[in-house]
Amino acid sequence: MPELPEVETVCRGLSPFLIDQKIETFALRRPNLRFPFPVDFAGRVQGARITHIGRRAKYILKYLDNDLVWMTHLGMSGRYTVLPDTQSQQTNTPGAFYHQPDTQIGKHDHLEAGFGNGVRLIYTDPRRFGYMDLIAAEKLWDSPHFAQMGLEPLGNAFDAASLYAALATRATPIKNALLDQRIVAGLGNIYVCEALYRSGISPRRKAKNISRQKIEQLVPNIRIVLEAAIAAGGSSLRDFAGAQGSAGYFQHQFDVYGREGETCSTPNCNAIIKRIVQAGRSSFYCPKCQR
DNA sequence: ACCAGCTCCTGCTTGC
DNA sequence: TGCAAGCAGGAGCTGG
Repeated sequence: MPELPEVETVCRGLSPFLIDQKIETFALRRPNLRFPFPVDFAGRVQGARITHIGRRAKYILKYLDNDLVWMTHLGMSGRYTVLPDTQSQQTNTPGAFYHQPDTQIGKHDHLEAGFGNGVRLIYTDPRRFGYMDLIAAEKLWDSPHFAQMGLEPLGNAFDAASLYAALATRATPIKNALLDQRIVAGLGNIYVCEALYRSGISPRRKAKNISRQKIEQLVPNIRIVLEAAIAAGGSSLRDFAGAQGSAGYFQHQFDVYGREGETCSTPNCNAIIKRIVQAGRSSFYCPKCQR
C-alpha cells in the first residue's frame, strides 16, 4: 500500500488508539521481515509508552518514552491492524484496520503488540518487503535510513529552487529521479506518474533538461496530488481492496496511473494513455499532453 | 559520481 | 480447470 499518503493515513489511523498507551505485550512470530528485527526488539519495547506517532517520507515513527523510536517501513504489502478491546469502540477511521472479532492469527501476521487500553496491534506483510528498526531518538536523523534522505515534499523547504538544483546534474529520466528518495523523499510510482501528468512533463525527459518554469509547476502539483490523496484516505489497490471501513478512495481520481489504453482525461485531448517501463517500473502518461 | 539492472517475497491476474 | 508467466505501491546492492 505504501506511498507517502498511505503512510500518513496509517499514522493518523493508529494515533487515537496508541498514543499515551503502554506496550504491555509484544510478540514476534518470525526473526525477520526483509531484514532481521533489531536485537532484543521485544525486550527494549515492552513496558514503554508511545508518546507520539510521526512520519518521515514513507517511514512510520513511533516515539517511545524510553527515548527509542520504533521505525516501520511497510514495503509493498505491509499493513497495521488495530483490534479495539471491545467491538463497541470500532470506528471507521481511515488507516486503521480491524479484524473480525473471531479472526485467527493469519499466516502473514508477523508481530502483535498489546496495549494498556486493551488495544491489540498486528503487523501483517505477505511479501515481507517491509522492515522495522529501533533507533535512539537523538540519533534518528543520522541513522542510515535518513542520513541521505531528500526533502519532504509536504515540508516548507521543498520548493522550485531546491528541486531544480537537485535535478540539475541528473541525466536520468525525470521519472526515475523523482523516485529517488535522496532527491524527494516519499514519492512512489503512482504519485510520480500523476504529478508529471498534471505538469505536462514526459516521464522520459532527462531531469536536468527540464526548464525552471516546468519545475515551478511540478512542485505545487506534487503537493496537490499528495494532499488530495491524503484527504481521500490514500489509494486502495490490490492489497487494500476489501479492507473493511478502511479503504482509501483516491484510486478513483487517477488521471493516468493504471489507465493504459484509456482516453486522456484532459478536455479535447483524446489521446490514448501509454504505458512504458522505466527502471523496471511502469510509467503511465499521455503522449500528447506530456512533452 | 552516476545510473541501469537485479534482487528480496508472495499472491493476484492474465493468457494459453 | 490447470498451469505458467507476468505483474505489483520499495529500495539496497552490484557492476558498468
